[in-house]
Amino acid sequence: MDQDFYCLHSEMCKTLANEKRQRILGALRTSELSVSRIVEATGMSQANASQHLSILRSKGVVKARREGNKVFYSITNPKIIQAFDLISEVMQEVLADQSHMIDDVIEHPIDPT
Amino acid sequence: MDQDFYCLHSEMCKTLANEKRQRILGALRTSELSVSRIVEATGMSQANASQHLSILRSKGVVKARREGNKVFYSITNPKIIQAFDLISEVMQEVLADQSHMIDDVIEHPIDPT
DNA sequence: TTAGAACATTCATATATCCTTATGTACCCC
DNA sequence: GGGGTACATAAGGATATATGAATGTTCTAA
Repeated sequence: MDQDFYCLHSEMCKTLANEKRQRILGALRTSELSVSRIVEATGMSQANASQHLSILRSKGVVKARREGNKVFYSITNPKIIQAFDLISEVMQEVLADQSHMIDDVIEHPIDPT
Repeated sequence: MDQDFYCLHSEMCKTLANEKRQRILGALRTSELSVSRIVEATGMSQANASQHLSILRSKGVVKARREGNKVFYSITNPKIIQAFDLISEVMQEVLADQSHMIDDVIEHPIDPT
């Protein structure tokens, strides 16, 4: 495994690992949207949305297209959606496992002696 | 989409979005390992490895099993490896696209007028 | 029960990230 | 050109994250 690999990999993850940026990607998963639409869909401030879009763009996750007054953003690579969904599955399975573990503890309390 | 969904999702991503933790997951992808083996494989300090393992464990990404003196860690869900690899692919494709874009700029410089 | 190995935790500090406010730039229409 | 809309960027202070050093804990073996 290449020296920089984990660093690059974690950079990509870090880009995706933010609630606001996830909301943006969630909004963009079906179609491209203008910034003002993204602001509407996500409920964040315009400045904040632009900042996150700038980060996503600089990491190659989304691309921008100007059309007159507006700028339309879209996801560059459909695998980003796949990765997003796969992590959703992992998250749900992990949560399910954790609640089973809690059930076990409730039904079979750990003896502290 | 649930209110907390993006928050949970970004929490999971944040857990994965760290170079050291990625190294640990990379070391664990084929088999479980004791902490000392993980320390060897990743080159980080014992305390730091324990700290990151604690984070991974608290988020349900890895699980621990004590055997006498040692504690063996393993990845809880094989989909975590899938997600890891998928993000690798995304990363490589994004990097490839970016270098094409740089080529384009070199071959067809943007006219500043 | 003491020594030592393997691992976990705490604390303090450095660094990075995030968001708000304010300001700047690009485009359209009159 | 002037004004308005859409978007981008900069500066700042608040919050979160990462790391090393020091200290605890758990187990084994003698």
